Amino acid sequence: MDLRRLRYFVAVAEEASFNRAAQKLHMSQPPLSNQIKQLEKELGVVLFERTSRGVRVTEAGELLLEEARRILVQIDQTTRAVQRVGNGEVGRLTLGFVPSASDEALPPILTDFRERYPEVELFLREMRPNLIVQRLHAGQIDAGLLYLPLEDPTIETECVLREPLVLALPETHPLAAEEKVELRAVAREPFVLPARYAMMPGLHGQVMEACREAGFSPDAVQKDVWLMQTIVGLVAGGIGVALVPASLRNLRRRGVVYKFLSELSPTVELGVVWRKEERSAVLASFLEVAKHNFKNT
Amino acid sequence: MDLRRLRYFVAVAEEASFNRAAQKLHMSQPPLSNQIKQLEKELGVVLFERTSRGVRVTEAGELLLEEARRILVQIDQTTRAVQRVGNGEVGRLTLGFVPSASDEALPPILTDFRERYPEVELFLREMRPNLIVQRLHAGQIDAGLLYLPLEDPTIETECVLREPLVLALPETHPLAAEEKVELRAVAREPFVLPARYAMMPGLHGQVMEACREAGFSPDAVQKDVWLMQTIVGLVAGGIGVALVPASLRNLRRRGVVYKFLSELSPTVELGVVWRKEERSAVLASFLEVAKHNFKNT
DNA sequence: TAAAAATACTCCATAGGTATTTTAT
DNA sequence: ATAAAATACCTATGGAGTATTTTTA
Repeated sequence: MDLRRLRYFVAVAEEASFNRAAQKLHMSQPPLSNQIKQLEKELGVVLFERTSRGVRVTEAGELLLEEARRILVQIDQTTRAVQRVGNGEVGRLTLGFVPSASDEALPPILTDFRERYPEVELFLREMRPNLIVQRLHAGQIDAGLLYLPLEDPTIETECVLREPLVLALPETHPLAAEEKVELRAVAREPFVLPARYAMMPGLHGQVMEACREAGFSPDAVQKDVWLMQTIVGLVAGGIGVALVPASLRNLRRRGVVYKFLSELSPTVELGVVWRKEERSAVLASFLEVAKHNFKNT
Repeated sequence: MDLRRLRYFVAVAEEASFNRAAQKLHMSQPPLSNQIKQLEKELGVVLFERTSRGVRVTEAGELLLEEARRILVQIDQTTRAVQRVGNGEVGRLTLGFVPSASDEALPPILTDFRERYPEVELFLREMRPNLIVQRLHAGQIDAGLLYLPLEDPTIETECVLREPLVLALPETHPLAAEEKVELRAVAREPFVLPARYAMMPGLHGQVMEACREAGFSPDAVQKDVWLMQTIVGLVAGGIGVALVPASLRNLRRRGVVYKFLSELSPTVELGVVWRKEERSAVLASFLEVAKHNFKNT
């Protein structure tokens, strides 16, 4: 049984004429007659009564017409549905992200994605970076947003936001009035440091590296803090100073001022991460949108 | 979209391997790969993840697999159903018949038909011959059983039972003891005659013809009787004699004896009748069975 | 390196075209 | 006589085969 023949059959049945059906099908009449004849031969059933002024379906043809229509519609719908799934236009995607991602990186990505793929169900879950990696491996989330780099051979990463580190100072600090600050100026100050290792290796590493290049090693009054809000809160309380991503300024926390460094600013990168071997079309759609929203500030 | 490709796709998905699927499909691997590739191209969707030890369906492939199975099953069922309708194995058939048909002609036909076409719904309606013709024209019955001939260009007929006429005598009749009777012997007796014209032209005609050949014209004590039972009843009541189809002997009506004629017996024909242009497969099935049960007694 | 899929080519079956005949009103 | 379907024949697309290469675990 051939779909082409089924379509031809429906056309002939609907037009009640080989000639008209052939026109409608943009072909000539003889091959159409042939195809119908072969369909009848294959089924072992006469589908049309041929008269001198057209054609009429038999009882068996009546049944086939009904079923063929149903089948053709179903094939049409299936085609569309498969295409939409294949193009990542429908489905679901679960995304894990560190809280800071929602300051700057995530909003435009989500706006864009929801507009372009309105039929994808998005599940958003705020979580710690190490949990993102763990859940990614477990297949419980499809992608994550955290500070790069992430060294894992089974995980692929792509930067979506590169931003400079700025110095967070208590507003009571002597340097609070300056336009820019040289990092060396706070070499003796107590530092609030972000978590390292599996937690936020990227951020921690960049902070340490920046201090090292400025010629000192920071004196940690508090370390392994993983929430940026907490770091800023501690700075506001006068506990110490900190180097934080520039987007943190969006917090507008009272008691804290942010200063660009006068030297070349160290930068940190926030990126999307996903399983290397994952081939889901929805993920591909999301990654495309995410990459398209790369921002370098 | 091509059913062949759909079948190929299902095979590859189920075997999770082009090689094994090709074996199962009794073809070689390269054209199978080709067909799948073309299917993917046509849909614009990747259906398989190719690995070095086989193949795995993608999300879109998963959906297509489900739907393709459903579609293929539906096509299979449709094919069978259409074939059964086309072969007259399912459907309904309404049959009109004169009461005498149930004596001899109808029973074997019905037995046979019900055995060979158990899924055809049979509707049986006893009716007068003229009503059979009328209902046939009106499309209210599909076939009829009545005494031939029937002159009607739009109606086709086929004899299913040819039987001799026998002489019905009251058992008190002087000739009741004879083995056979010469028709001329009852030339002076009162006759009970069957209806003529549209009613039963065949039977009436044969009776008149037989008498004419025997050299007399029957004296009708009662005419236009259309039920054979009634004729026999009148004979039993001593009203007169009658020529009736031999199968009437099955009635075993008391008070009546049946005598074969010593001359060459006139015969009557009971036949199936149907609309000439009717092409229904169920009717064809019925006619085939009816013709196969032709009996010449 | 071994197993599986992809590529390159060749061949032929068949869908579709044109010209014509048949059929039924 | 006309209109529609059937038949005959031809061409060419594309499905399937064989041989071979590429890929990845």
